[in-house]
Amino acid sequence: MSDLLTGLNPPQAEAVLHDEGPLLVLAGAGSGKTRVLTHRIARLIGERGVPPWAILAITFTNKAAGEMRERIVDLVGPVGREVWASTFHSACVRLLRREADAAGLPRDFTIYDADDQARLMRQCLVDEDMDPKRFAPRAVLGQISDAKNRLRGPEELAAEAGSFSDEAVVRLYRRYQQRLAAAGALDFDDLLMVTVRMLEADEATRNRYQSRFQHVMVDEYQDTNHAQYRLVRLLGAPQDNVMAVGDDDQGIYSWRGADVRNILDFERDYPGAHIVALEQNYRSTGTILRAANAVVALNHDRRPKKLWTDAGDGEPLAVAGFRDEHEEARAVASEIDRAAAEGTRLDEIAVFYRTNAQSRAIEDQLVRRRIPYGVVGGPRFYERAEVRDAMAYLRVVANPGDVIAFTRAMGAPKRGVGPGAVAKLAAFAETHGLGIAAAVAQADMVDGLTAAQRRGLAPVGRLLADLDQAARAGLPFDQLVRMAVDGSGLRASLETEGTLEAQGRLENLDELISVAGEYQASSDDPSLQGFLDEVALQSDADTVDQETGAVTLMTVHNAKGLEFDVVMMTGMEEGTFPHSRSDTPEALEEERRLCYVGMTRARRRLGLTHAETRGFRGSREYRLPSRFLAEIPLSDTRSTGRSGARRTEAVMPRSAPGSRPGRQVAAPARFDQGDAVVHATFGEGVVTAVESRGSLVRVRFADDGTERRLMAGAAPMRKVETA
DNA sequence: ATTCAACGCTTTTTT
DNA sequence: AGCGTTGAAT
Repeated sequence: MSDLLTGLNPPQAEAVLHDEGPLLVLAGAGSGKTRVLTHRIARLIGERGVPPWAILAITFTNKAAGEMRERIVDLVGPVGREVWASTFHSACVRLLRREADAAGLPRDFTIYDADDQARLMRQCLVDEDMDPKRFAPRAVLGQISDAKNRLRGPEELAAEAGSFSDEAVVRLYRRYQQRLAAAGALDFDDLLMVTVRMLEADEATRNRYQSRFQHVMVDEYQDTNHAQYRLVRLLGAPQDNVMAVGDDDQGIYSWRGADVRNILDFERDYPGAHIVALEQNYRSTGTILRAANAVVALNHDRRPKKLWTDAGDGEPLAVAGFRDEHEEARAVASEIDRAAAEGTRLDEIAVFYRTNAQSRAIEDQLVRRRIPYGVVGGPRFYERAEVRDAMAYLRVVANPGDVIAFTRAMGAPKRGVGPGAVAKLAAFAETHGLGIAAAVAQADMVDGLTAAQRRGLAPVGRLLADLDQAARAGLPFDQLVRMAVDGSGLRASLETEGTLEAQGRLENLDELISVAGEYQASSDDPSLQGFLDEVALQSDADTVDQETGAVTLMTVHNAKGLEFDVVMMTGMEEGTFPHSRSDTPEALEEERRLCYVGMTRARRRLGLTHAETRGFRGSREYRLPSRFLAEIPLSDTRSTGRSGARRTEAVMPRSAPGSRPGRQVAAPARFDQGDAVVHATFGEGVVTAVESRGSLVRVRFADDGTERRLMAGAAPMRKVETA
């Protein structure tokens, strides 16, 4: 009991001791919020008699949920397992599977991920006879996602629609929902929206869950979107025992609908809310903290706060500039060797970058130096084509209506059955009231198929039937996956290929079989549906394993919630970080928060690197040091290599809060199409195009005939003749 | 009708 | 650089 409070500072204890009513915990980076969360839950269970299953604790990743559950079990014993600790999405799936009837869903509904969504949307564009050039599937899906995050269905969106293209999106939205429903599928955003709608519409179900969940707790509250906010309100009512934990300085997901206002307006939404601020940092050195604070303090849309530590200053931040990303990567590798030689474990070292593509140069060097590393993100295991191909067979078995999975399965391996043949099968299924999988078994009856296609389809029909039977008979999942891999001919076709790449794919398929076996062994209640759900809701962050003995590479976004002794932030350049697409004041503030998140992951040592040129989409671009480097107090840094903070300041004036990115600062020389130019490295050339309002120019060089994109303001290039 | 080869464009971040 | 779409070959 009192041991639940040992070692806690006064505000932490205050939060842990809070019993009933809304509670907002403003938890600065490294201030021990997870401890507060778990200890409070333990206290509610152990001392206040709250049943564990009456507590809903929402975390940002499945992994965080699992860790929280473990810590609660450590504190209160095995009953702690009964706490509903999960992500928003997992909690919604759990609810929806249980209440499928109330939600108006088929019990075996499928979850569509980004790839499935894009394929489905492409079909919708065809339906609506629209040009995928003009309406990029991803862009349309983005708008639909925004709408869903705001709980707007097609009709509500129609009411908001103004322009012609808005109306097009509404039509596509409507069609998209129809196709989803026909496939018995929900996309990620539906999981939230449908849950909210069900709870709002069905009083009995709502009452049941409201009385069940006596306490609702949400971590990373600054990153909740409107649908999530509604869900918390609904489940928290009427007692409003809602605990929100978060930090407005760490809101980095506004692009996916997160609204920092949720945390800023908590007191308004929950009158009488008790507020606790955790401002003592237990993680980083004074220098790291001071530097991170200095950067984020330039934002004006934030709650003022004063994070502090009683740890010493530690070492200065290392800021270093390099010629290009390869030299940068070499330095990063050397730095890792140095830290390791000093006794730092490799799994206490992390390298961050803004975009996934940047990992490549670093990986190359680490491989060369034989430094073990792991990459979080990038091409995910479950998103690899061959893995999706194999999974498609299981998905069809779980939900015969899933057209997307069906189309995929038909095309992999190649058996001469493409979209045309699938459409015929679908039409046949439709007119005969069959599932599309059943239609395959009767491919002989389908008009318009070639003899080769009939021959190809017959075994697939048998395979699907066999898989279905095996699944019903309770065959273990690894066997099931093996059946799909072998029976479909996926394995055979890769073996025939015989290339190194095919070899890798085969390994991935074997890996999938063993993952399925692990699921079988570790799940309380294994089911095909459960396996598919887990695969769909798996995130990159869930795969972070900090005890691997390897260096970790990841994007700054993925670093949220983690900490390392040594952190290196690479690519600290204008256009890279802050990213060139973040060109509004709001977006820039988010970049700054992202920078803050990255910096505050470091416990002892923080290095920041930048390169003067960076290979980008095939060509080479010039990069100025990031403004964020100039925002760090000079006295806290030690600069080496080309440039560093000192030079940054010379090039760029300190930016005021909310100022625009530095592209204006450098007053780009004006180039027009047709101008003849001379470049220090590439020689003479002609401007072929001007982009981005004049800050980028394309130049075709006479020496090697190549065309390069250059930053007008930064490239060592002058005009020799006006067009 | 499917598959293969070249062309052109680009998502930054992800549950 | 890689992907997906487009146009030509099977």
